[in-house]
Amino acid sequence: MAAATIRDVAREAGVSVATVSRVLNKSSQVSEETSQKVLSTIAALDYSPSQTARRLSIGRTHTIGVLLPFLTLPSYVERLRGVESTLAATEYDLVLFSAETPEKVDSYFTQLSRPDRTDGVIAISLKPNNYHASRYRETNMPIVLIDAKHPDLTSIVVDDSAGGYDATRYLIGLGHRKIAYLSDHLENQFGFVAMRERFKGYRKAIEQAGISFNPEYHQESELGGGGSVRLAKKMLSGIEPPTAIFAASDTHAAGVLKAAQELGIRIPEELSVIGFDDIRDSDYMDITTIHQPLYESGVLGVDLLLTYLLEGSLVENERILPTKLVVRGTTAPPETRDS
Amino acid sequence: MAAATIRDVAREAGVSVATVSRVLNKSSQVSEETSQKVLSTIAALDYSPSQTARRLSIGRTHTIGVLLPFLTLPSYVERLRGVESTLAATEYDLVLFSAETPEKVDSYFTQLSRPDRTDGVIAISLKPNNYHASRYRETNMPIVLIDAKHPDLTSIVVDDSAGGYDATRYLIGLGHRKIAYLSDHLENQFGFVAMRERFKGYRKAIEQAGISFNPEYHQESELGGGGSVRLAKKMLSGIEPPTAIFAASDTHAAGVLKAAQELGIRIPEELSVIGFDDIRDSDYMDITTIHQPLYESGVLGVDLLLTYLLEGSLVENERILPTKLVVRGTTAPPETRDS
DNA sequence: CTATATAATGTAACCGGTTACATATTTTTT
DNA sequence: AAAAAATATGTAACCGGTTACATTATATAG
Repeated sequence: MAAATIRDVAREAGVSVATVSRVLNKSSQVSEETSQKVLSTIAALDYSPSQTARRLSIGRTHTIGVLLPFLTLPSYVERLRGVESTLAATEYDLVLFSAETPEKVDSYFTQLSRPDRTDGVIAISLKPNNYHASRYRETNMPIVLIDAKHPDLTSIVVDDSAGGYDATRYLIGLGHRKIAYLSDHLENQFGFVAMRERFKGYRKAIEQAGISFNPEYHQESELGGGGSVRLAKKMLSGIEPPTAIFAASDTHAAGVLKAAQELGIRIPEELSVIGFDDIRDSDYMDITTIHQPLYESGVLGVDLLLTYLLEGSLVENERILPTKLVVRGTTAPPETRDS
Repeated sequence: MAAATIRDVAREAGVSVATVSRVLNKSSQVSEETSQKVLSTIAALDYSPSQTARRLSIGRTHTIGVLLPFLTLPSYVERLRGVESTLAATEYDLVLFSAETPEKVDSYFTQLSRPDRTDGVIAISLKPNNYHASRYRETNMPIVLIDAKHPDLTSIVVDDSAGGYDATRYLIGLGHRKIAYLSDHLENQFGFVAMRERFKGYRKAIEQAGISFNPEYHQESELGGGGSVRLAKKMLSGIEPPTAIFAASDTHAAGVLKAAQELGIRIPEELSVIGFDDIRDSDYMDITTIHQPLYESGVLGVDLLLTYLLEGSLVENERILPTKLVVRGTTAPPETRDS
């Protein structure tokens, strides 16, 4: 049988559709008696209101679009988890848009700026261009960027440069001088800037310590964990291998550990490794890293968006979340030659 | 300004709303001339049709609900990726429901059986009970289970028992006799059965080889990677440590490798490790494992669902996908005492 | 050249909710 | 006890699309 509609319920309960609707929305005054009658009819007919009709009528979609890169990196997933769990507690549905190519990113950013699909947008690790930003302003579509920023849009970021600086300072503090930086390609078609910022922090720290930058100590591998093993091996087999490697993500750090193991290099005695992100695996892999609040950034993003949706005004423009050094087992002072 | 509606376009273009709608849906015959006129008006007004209104009118939501456990395991994410990328090529939106607790699972299964939210459901690694199954039948809501099965619903699974058997057979073939099995808790509140099935395969293989089951060689840790390190350490520090460990997932296998490293046990010389799943990380971690088509299971799930949506009839009831042994660097014959 | 099929377009009902406004009923005020 | 206020409920328009059916214009057949 076809699903019951509000009119079926009204007829069956002997009231008007308006009354049923009022009961449904627990709005204004409906007598206890009528309310009970309606409720029991609803149960009897196994009626559930059409979300679609409701949305059309209300004028809102009750949907939040979440836009992110292809789910390959643990850090994206962790942010998504924060977004999801926060949204789950609300009446909003989470519609997922994953963009594998820059063209897709562009297309999704444009599509989601229209009010016909979503009430608001969360973009993770993806940077809108100026055209997009102006569209969101024009159409009045609220959007919050996580791990990306644009001067005209609400953004949640961490200070990657400071994080990179801290990581490097820590290695220097342990006594390291030969410190390498291993990352993704700093220039990429998605406009990811985190790893470039971390690199800036790295350079600032070594230069402050009077260490001159050695291009041999900076290598870029393709995105993901695979290439970093190869790269690290190459780096560690050089004439003058580094005594410490700052990997721009924990995934890269894991690749470095793997490379070290294959080469029989002991960690942390012969090589210190520090990562970035503090993804779940880092804990049991015992990787020293720079923690950033991944899950929390998702929670905060949704909070800001919902506040806007509720109050119609954006509270803040840019929120910088703190990073924190987490010391685990992959870092130690360098071995002295004559030990 | 408020967004333009189809009536604005009609008025502006000097045609009826029906004609605009026809142009929009490239349906039936509209003269080339009119079509152009409408199209240019649409562009001029930056009009885009309300999905909500369209859905109400059409009677379908153009939405697929995807229900899965909390996104903590790489294997869930990988399946979701398959689902997402397949759905992205269609007109369907993906609405994500992530269930952290058994109560949530129950609630979502029930909610999604109603036609007011979605046109179809994909459930990943979550088992509906008989009540749910009968609801889906009654409401005629199509659902495809991935990595879970129910006799009355379309299911996509792998033969976990066979996979476990193959993994164990392989270790036996290498000459191992002291083979341990490390997994999550075999009984759990979500009703996950994969690891129990793999255990069955394990037992069958060792018993066939005339090896009696040693309870010391079977340990269960809490879900996720953390506990497996501790467990593996305990196991490897016993009186008569195993020469090979079959870890019920690659994440567990990584934990075992970590434990071995901390104990100074060489892999694969002193200990063979085989995992299950063949997640992305396994490749660069060089873990021997049983491959199962994770991404592909997501693709197939959506394909089956869409076929049903299109043709109204379900083609098959249960599809068993193959597993395959992938030999990498963590397995080798056991060292002979006197070598 | 009329009859008939075909193409192009318009009119209006419909999808299933919400809600402003009107109306009927009950309670409170004076 | 009549007037005013508050409460409970109903009527019908509206949200913005789609589409069956009607109508008009044009092409084809006999």
